[in-house]
Amino acid sequence: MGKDVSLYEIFQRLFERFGPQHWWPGETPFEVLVGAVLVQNTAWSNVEKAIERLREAGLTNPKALYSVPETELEELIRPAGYYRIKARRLRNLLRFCIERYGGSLERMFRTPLKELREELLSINGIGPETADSILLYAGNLPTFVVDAYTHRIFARHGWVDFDIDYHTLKDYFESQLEPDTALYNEFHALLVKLGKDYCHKRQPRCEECPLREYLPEGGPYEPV
DNA sequence: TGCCAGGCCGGGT
DNA sequence: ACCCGGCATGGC
Repeated sequence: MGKDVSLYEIFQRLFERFGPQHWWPGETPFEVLVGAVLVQNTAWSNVEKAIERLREAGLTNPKALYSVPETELEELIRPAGYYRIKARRLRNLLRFCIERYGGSLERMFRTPLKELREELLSINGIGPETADSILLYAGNLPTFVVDAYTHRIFARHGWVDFDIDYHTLKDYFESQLEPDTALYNEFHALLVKLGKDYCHKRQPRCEECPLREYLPEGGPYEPV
C-alpha cells in the first residue's frame, strides 16, 4: 500500500499550492466539538449557520448547551440538517463531557489520547472521524483524521484500495508521518481544500490539480 | 431539477 | 461480517 509515494512530498505540494488553512473553522474548542458532530455528511456552510445560532443564544459551554431541552436544540441546529438525530448525538456527547469531566473540556483533553479516543467512540453517534476531529482540532492531540476526501483522493491515485477501511487508512498516515499535531492538522485541512476544489465525487478537475503529475495513466481510478 | 456535502447507526441478510 | 436504508438542510 502507498506505492512508494512520500506523504511528506504530497503535503509539501499541497502546502506550496494552498498555503496554511488555519483550521478548524471554529473559534473555541467547544465550537469545534459541536461542529464535529454537526458536520457529519453535511456541507460546512450549513453548520456555520447552526453554530452562529448557538453563539447568539450564548450557549458556549457543555453545561449551558445541555440545559437546553432537546426539541429546542433541534430547532437551533436545524440549518445543519439531520437535526433530530444530531440533537440526540450532540446531547450524548455533552452528557459524557459533563458526567465524566465535569463539563471541562480542558480536563477532558488532559486524558491520554488512546484512552479518550476509546471513550469517545463508545458514545452513540460518535464514530471514528468525529472522534478524531474532536481530538485533533479541539484537543490538539496528534491523531490523524481521515474523511471522504482523503479516501477519494488517495484511492483515485491508486495509492490505496477503494475498499480500505477507516483505521487502515488512518494507520497508514500515522505510520508514515511523525506524530505532529500541527502537521496532522494542516495536512487534513489541505486534503479537504484539495477535495473541494479539485476532487468532487462526480467530476474531478485534474487539469489544474496540484497532484496531477501523480495521476495514473488514463486518469483517476474509479470504484469497482 | 437533481445531486451532493468533512458520517453513523440499526436492522436485515 | 457485510450491506443498505434512513437521517434533512442549503448550494450549485
